[in-house]
Formats: sequence, structure tokens, C-alpha cells
Amino acid sequence: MTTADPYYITTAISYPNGRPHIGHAYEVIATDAIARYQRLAGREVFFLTGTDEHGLKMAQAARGRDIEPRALADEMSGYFQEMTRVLNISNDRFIRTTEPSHYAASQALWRAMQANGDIYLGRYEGWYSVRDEAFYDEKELVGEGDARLSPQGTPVEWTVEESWFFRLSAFADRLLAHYEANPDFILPEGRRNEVVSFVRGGLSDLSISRTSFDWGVPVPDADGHVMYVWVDALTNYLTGAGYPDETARYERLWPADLHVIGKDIVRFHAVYWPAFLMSAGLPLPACVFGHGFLLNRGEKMSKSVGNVVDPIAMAETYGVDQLRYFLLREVSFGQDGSYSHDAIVTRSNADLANGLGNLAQRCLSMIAKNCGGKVPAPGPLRIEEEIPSFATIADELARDMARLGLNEALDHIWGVVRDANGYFADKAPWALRKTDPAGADQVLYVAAEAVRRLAILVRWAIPASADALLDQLAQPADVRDLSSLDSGLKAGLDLPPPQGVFPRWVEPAV
RNA sequence: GGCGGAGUAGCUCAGCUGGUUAGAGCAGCGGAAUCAUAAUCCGCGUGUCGGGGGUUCAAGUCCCUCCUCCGCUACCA
Repeated sequence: MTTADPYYITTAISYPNGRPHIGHAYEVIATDAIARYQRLAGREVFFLTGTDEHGLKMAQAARGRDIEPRALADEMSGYFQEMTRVLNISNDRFIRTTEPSHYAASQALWRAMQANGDIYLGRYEGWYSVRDEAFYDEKELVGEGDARLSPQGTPVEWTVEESWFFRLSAFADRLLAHYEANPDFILPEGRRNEVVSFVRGGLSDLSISRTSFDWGVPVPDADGHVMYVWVDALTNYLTGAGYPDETARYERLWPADLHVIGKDIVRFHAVYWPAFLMSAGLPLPACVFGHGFLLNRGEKMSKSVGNVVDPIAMAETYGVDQLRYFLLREVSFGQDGSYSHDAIVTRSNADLANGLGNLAQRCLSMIAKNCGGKVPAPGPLRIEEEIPSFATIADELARDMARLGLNEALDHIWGVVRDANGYFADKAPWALRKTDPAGADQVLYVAAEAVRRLAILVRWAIPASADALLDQLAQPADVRDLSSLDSGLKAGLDLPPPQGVFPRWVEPAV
């Protein structure tokens, strides 16, 4: 058996100090869509997501509930795992940073960086806020004497900590050279520019261990030290690929093709992470993509405003694919996006129920009533001639996806949906049947073939619904990817009774 | 303060290296059709392309300036 070209894609791992919100859902849905597209296109995909479970905040939250950090992590990680199930996420592994394999990977990476002379022992001192988990400069503090407070108004105390440092300052030139030579390393472009200007400004060494708490990966041969959360967290991408012991798997998967992350953590992924890897002598991922944030009716989500939405509840309300479709279609990937009840309903009714759903329903029900439920014969008609946009859509999709234009890809596909509905109305098979029954059948064939192709083309975005459409066309599981796009429906195939796939949202009566 | 992005139809946005009467979707209005989840199809937009100035035969598209919003970053008594 030949091994298909592997494609390794990741989300950021989530910090589970609260339940997942719509932002977590968005990231994992977008990444899932890319992963599924690559599979449809024939790549052997490894898709990793997970939870980042160490750090002071988790330890404190556990203490607050009088349970072990590990028990809290188990519970909270469970909510994220449930979300991936509900949202139909096709991750191949859900990684947790508390797994033994991850400890091994983190320590192996540490030793590799240390062996290269990039880690040294130093001292970290300054005004530390336990609550903010951050050091502050003297000048940032507010208040006088014993009443000093951090800029956030939290208490601070003078703290001296022995700490291991990473020689980040030595990597600025190499990083800049890498950005220069690999313009797609950081996307979108705007994010790249920000990183470049940040690195041009010079880099300071990074404190990468803590002694003030113990809920973390122990630093090798350094009692009392646990790794700084970002060293631990970023390493998950290596752990997921089998580093350091599963050599064959690691060598096949690493480096990753794509890290999908939020715009707020671009620096960690585009500066620290490649520097760590360079130091350890490991290859760098091909691309870090920083997506935008989701705004609730244009406003930032926050617990105090009370507009934090549970994505599982949303999926139950609108439907998993309706939610997926909305987020993928409406948000320009890389930019911030906005969601609202009205926007979701409008999009899902217009595009799914009225557009693709109705196209399927109108032609399948005519086939059921007029053709004995069997796929009619196409005669001389060819779909690329009847509905010309089918001739180019696959290439267009490939181009869009190559540049991660998820929303444009769906936009282009729905242009074809529109053309197909136009074709159906124009040919009017219900009228044609009275004068030319065979011609009417041929039109129905083209329409059904259009539905088949469209279902394959949208399967990466709305997998369950697309499969439901393909079920109605009696398509076996092995002809549902892009390589089967041109194969064509077989005339005479028995079809099951048609059923609506995309219910229309109707506002409950007031 | 520095760097970068954005400001285009009611709403969300396309408009690449300047070049025919500035586009799409949604909403709205009018019509057709009735196969279908009252879904579909067709037609309809005189918008100061944020303001002002400039370059050019020609600018939404380049330059200057101003206003507003956003991001990154630095810092001040």
C-alpha cells in the first residue's frame, strides 16, 4: 500500500479553565474544515487538537474546589472533548498536556535546546502579581509604598525566583531570515508584518521555568522547577507527531503543515516556537495562521456582559452543520467576524434550506414521482455544458483552499448552487414533461448529478448533511471524495424516498 | 509616539500591478412560474467610493494632508 502525502494540521490547545465558548468552536471547526478538505483531496491527514492543562491558574482553581489539579483537568478537558464530538470534528487525536508521552516530549525538547547551549540558569526578580501570573515593572505599578498594585489593581509582591532562561535574543536574525525566505510562514499577511516588526525591535531572553508552583512538566535535572507554560504547550505539536520515540511516525508527520491559532497567540507561535525548534535542531512548521475573533453582534464576548454563548447549545438550536456553515461562510478567515441569531438564520435558510436543500428536494421528488425512483438516463446532455460553472468549480475550490480562503470557497460553490437552481427553473422539467418526457428526464438527471457533485464539494464544510445528500443518491462510501467528482451518476440506480436535509428555521410564534 | 490595516449601495463586503456607464450577496420593490422545505427564477441601485488637495489623457485604484476606527509596538512626566 502506498502512503499518501501526509498533511499534519493542528489547532491551538485550549486552556480549560472554563467551559469552551464559541471562539474555541470556531477555531476547531475551521481547522476541521481544512483537514477534511485535504482528506477529500486525497491527502493522508493527521489532525491534532487538545487541552493545555498546566499552570498556576489551573492549580489555583483546583485548590479553590479542594480537588487535585489532575481531577479538575480531567473534568474540564472532558467538556472540550465533548465539544469536538458534538461539532463533528474529525481530529485524529485529542492531546492532553498531562499525558506521560507529552512529559517525555517536553523534556526531550528541553534537553535538545540545552545541549545546544541555549538554556542557562539565571534569576528572575521583580514585582509579581500572583493573580495575574505576571511580573511588572516598577513604573507600571500604581499606588505608593505598601499599597502598590498592578495595573490591573491586583496585589503585587517583590519576588526573586531562580529561573532557567532561553537565549531567544540569539535568534532574531535567523527568525527574520526565515520570515524573509518563507513569506507564507505567518498568515494572514498583516500578522506577519506585525511579527517582523516585533522581531526587528530586538528580542530579550525568555524565562522558561517557574519555581512558584509545581503543576507543570518538571524541568530535567532541576528540582523544584517546572516548565514555563508556553514551552510545555507548544511542544504538544511534537508530542502529537510521536516525538521523540515514535521515530517513523514523527519523521513522516513533522514538520506540521499548518498551525491554526487565534491572533492573540501569534507571537508565541511565530517567534518563540520556531526559535525553540531551531535551537533543538528540528524543522519548522510550514505555516502559522492567526484567525480572528468572533464578536457577538459586533461586541466582544465577556462573562461580565453576559454574552458568552455555549457552542453546544448553539449547535442544538441551529444544527451542527448550520452552525459550521455559518461560521465558515460568513467569517472572512483571518479577520474578526460577527454572529447573531438573525445572521445565522438568514444565512442558513437562504443558502442551505432554500439553496442547496431545495435544489435536492425539487429534483429528487420529481424523480421519485416520475421516474419510479430510479436515476433517469442523461441522453446526450453533459453537465459541464448544461451548467458551465461545474467545469471550473473544482479547480476554483482548490485555489481557494490553497490560500485558506474558506469563505470564498463556499461563496464560489454557492454560485454553482445558484446556477443549478437557475438551470432547473429555466428548463422547467415539470412543463417539459408534457411535450417531451425523455427531455424532462434528462434535465432531472443533470439536476441530480449537480446535487451529487455539490454534496462532494461541500463535504469538508458540512459533512453530515453532505453525506445525507449522498445517501439519498445511493452513493457508496468510497465514491464521496473529489476523485469521484467527475464519475457521474449511474442511470437506473434505485434511489430511496427523498427527505429534506436542511430544515428551514421558522421563528416560533410569539 | 512609531509601524501597519481599514473607512465603497440600508446591511455584510469584492474591487489585482490606475483605463469602457463602480460590482456581489442579503434586505426591499415589481414580475414570472408552481417541480420543491411559500422554497425557485427574472428585472430594478443617480452610491459625493471618509473630507480636502495633487499627479495623470484617465484615480475607488498613485502622492500629500486631515478626520474616524482597529491591530501591533514603544514610551512619557
